Amino acid sequence: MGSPGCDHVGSTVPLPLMSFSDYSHSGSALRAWEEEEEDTKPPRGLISVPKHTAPERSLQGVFLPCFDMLLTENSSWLLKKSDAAPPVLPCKALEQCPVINSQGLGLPSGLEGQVEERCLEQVQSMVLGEVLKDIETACILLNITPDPMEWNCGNVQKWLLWTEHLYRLPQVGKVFQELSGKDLCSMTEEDFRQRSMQCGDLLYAHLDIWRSAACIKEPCTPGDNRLHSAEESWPKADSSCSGQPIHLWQFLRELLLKPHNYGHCIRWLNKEKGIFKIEDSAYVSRLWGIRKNRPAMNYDKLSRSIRQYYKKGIIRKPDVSQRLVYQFVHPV
DNA sequence: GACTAGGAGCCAA
DNA sequence: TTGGCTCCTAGTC
Repeated sequence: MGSPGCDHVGSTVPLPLMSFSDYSHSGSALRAWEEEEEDTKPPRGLISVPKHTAPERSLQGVFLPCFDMLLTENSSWLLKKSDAAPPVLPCKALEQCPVINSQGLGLPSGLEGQVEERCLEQVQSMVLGEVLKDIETACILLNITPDPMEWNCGNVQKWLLWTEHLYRLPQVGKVFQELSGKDLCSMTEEDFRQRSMQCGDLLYAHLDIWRSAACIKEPCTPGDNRLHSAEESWPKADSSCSGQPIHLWQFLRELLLKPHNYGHCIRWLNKEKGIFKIEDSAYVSRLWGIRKNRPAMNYDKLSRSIRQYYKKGIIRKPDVSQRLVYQFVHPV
């Protein structure tokens, strides 16, 4: 956050496309999670909108049509949305949009229209990519598959817990107890509301995003090429989404293989030799704690587990020992 | 204070 | 049995 275009005053409304995205890329989802008690200020990653737009409008009414529009070739959604509510876009997308940044350039109207159209296409593609990346991140953290239809009851509870924290909702896990992903997907919006008056519609909408994303992964109509960029950004299947228990060394390697998302907390010093450095020990251990459902995980414990790998010949300290630096014995 | 190293007990799969 | 969590002490930076 912090870009000039994203300064807003008023109440904070968590808008899913925005919040999910910003959370994962700034690496602040967990920080926001842990800072939950602290804030009187808007949490990082959540865009604030002027007060008058928030209470009257159901959240689902705001972002679901936006997401649906992303799946069509109609790029006018952004303009339509701007009439009714602030556009739900990552700040990054706004900053990079030539049209939005070209105010006052005085382009001829025809050319302006073309540029605008191209810009909107770019924004659509970027937003969609961000949404898919966010889902990928959530999958890694929660160790669930991206397709809600495949979730068991435990997965559903994890997803609910994550969503509660993300949007600061009251605890709703109990009212959705013993429901599988299939059950959840078969429920109507009204069913959601009946179970939770307060946030049923938001949960329904959020689930809808995940379902739509899963649909994108497996395009419904053959030859439909409008979502190529989204498919390209979809992660390859790995242990993070297979439902299999994961080993710590695998988890670390997964983080290392996604420098875009986790480079700020763990990175290669020498990839060929398998030497890596944990830049943010607290953050990495918290990620591991979430992954293993161990809220009390800390670096003390994580490093103890790493040291167990010394004997097994999986990880060791490099020849020149440095703090927070380890080496895979068998580099990738 | 944060990190490193390793012993030991416990638990779940 | 194995992998990992937890608690512990001791030493180093």
